[in-house]
Amino acid sequence: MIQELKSNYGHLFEEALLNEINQVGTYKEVSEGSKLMDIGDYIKAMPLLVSGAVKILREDNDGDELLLYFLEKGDTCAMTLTCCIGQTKSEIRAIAEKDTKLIMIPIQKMEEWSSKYKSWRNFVFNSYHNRLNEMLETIDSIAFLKMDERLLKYLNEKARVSDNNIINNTHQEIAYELHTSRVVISRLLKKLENLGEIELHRSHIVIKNI
Amino acid sequence: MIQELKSNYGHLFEEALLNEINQVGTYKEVSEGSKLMDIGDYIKAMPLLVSGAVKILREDNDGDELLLYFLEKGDTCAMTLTCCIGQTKSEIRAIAEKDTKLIMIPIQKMEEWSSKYKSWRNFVFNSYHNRLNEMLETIDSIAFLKMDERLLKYLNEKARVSDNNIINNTHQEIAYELHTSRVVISRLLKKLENLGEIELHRSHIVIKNI
DNA sequence: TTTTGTTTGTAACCTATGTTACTGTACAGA
DNA sequence: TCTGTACAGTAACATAGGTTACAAACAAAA
Repeated sequence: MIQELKSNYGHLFEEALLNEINQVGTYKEVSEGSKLMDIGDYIKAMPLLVSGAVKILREDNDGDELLLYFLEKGDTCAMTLTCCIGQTKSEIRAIAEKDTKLIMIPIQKMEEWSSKYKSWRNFVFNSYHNRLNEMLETIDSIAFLKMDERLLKYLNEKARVSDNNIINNTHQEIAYELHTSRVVISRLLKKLENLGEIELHRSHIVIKNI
Repeated sequence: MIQELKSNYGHLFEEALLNEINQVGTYKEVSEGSKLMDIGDYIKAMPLLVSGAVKILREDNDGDELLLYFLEKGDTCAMTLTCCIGQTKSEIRAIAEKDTKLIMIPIQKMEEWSSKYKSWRNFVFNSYHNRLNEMLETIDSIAFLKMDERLLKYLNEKARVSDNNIINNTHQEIAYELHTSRVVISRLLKKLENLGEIELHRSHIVIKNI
């Protein structure tokens, strides 16, 4: 583990902290689509992402979903941090967007390291910072953008995260994450195809001009 | 200042920290409607709210606004915290919702106190926690609720913050904060009045059943 | 090959919300 | 008292997006 740890967090954390993480952290590999956490779960550990990507979703009372943002290499889940303090339940759902490697840290260490290591403190603050900004981005999208703009942004985001220009999702899946209906997505995708922005295929979409 | 400080933050901070705050903090009173911070501003100090309320707004490229949430007694601005670390510009606008008293802390103290005082650390973490949750609430509202539900929620929130059941706003002002148009708000307000939920007057609204 | 379920395309329709335009009325200042 | 402006009510219309329904294309299984 120490190898992957160093290459991803070596520039952030001092030697002593890296060693502590190596001792108490547990290495974990999850495959695409597996659920890392659900709404209402109690949190026992916080994840440090080593590779891959995780999507964070919100759900309303009717079970309708909405994609909030992605976690990527070097990220941690600010919602988890938040829950560690208050010992509250998770407000969000986390699902591996692709095969993902992570290191799980027992939450008891949070507080201890916060006083002991300045680098840890900064990391935590930075994570909050990043998450707040991503939430703002999300709010901007749903409040200020029309569905076609949101869709295009979503596709580009997906492409960026998965590191290629092919989106392996059905229209139905996209509709869930944007909290709209399949017909609407099909309609707008077709429009984007006619504009030459994308190519539609069964169960996958190719993004052009990237 | 020490008096107001103790009564609001005495249960959170230890004696030594309270004294430091008292020494380096500057007391400030602002009246309703005054702008505390705008988008693009550089942040030089972080505010601790002693009394009153501050509304936090987001703006899109066309200058259209959206209310994010309110800060109240005992709150601080997580966006400010966020900016302190990155030395970045403000992403939001802050306007006094009513006459407000606050203590301004120079941002240099942030880092120093974070390592020195556990209570300060917890306060900062807690602020992030609260703000993230409020952002989630905001996202829920704009993503999952219809405009009439959002409006009712907004009115109740306003009433709660201003501590009485009269909203002193024009339809136009409400429309700005919910990012819609005056006509839509007038229409929905009239509907709410017919349902017996509110009473409409010129430049103010009375909330019943509270 | 046939069958079955999944995915997509599309039409037709509905509703919430946004837009424009015009009215009357309350209020403030001249 | 008169007048201009801000505020609110409302109608008429435009549009984005949500809904229902159905057919065609495709893929996997039998």
